[in-house]
Amino acid sequence: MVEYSFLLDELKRILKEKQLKFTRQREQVLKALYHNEGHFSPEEIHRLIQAESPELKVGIATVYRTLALLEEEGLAESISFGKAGKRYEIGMKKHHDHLICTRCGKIIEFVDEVIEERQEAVGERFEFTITDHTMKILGICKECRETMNIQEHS
Amino acid sequence: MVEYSFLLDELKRILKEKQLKFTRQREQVLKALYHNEGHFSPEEIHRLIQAESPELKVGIATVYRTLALLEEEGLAESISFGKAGKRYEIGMKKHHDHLICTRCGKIIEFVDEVIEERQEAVGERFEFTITDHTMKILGICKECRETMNIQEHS
DNA sequence: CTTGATGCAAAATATTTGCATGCTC
DNA sequence: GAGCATGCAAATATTTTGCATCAAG
Repeated sequence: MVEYSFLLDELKRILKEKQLKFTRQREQVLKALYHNEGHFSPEEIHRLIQAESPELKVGIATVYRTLALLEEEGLAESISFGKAGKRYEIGMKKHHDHLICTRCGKIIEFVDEVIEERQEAVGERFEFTITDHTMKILGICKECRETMNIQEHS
Repeated sequence: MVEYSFLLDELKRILKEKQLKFTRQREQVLKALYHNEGHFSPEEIHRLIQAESPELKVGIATVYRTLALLEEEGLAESISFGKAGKRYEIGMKKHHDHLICTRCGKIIEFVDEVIEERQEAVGERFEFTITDHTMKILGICKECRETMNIQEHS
């Protein structure tokens, strides 16, 4: 996993490059994504920031604006499925894909090298310049499967 | 590609099984998804139905309710990315994944057998009962790449 | 200081829900 | 006929935007 300080420097570098400003709010959004394992909705991130930095006022609009910025610059990534809506996580982790339990919402990250390689091939086949990809496998996780068995005995 | 009549029978079968009713509205949503190549937002589907069957009143709420039903039963699938929001397409096509051009929004469908196989392996590795999966490769399509070159000469 | 960023509230969207009425079965 | 489905409108939820003000560079 990347160091937080690296991401912070990246953010500063990007902002400088685009002549944008480094603000406490932008830093807080990045930090919230980094310091909390998981995949959050904009609203959850908003709440996280308020919990971590009660002294700092952060509007929900700023959270949206910042997430869009971070995603555009690759510092954050979004994933969405079913009713859960759009959720963000820190980008620039080691690349990975997701297993999502449709019952409890649990998200497991994984990487499969063979799949990674094949994607490149697909891009070439369609003369597509790949910038990113995501793969989601939906199903029922081990724990839920067990729970279901118990419940269905009744 | 599956026959429309097969999908229609499937829908009828499922509805009967769940003691739900087969209505013109439900049929229209399925038909709109089937007879229009593409990936539509609920609102677009609503418009398509109104265009195809002006005599039938269909509320947007019904479209949402029906799409949720179809998705739950596997007759429709949804995909979402970036600003485009949630889009639906007919399910039970031959399975495929998506290449999405982030510039023009074009969606290309593809299948790669190796990738398909590896997914099973991943499921087993995490003791996950796979019910579905989606893979999106984002990038710039051939046409956009060419257009960009031209424009950037200026 | 200059210019972009922010909070706030309002606006625009998107989605869901309650309920009287209409249609399947 | 009984009960689910529908349309409609209202209620929610989600995102975006305008603008006066604030703060980074």
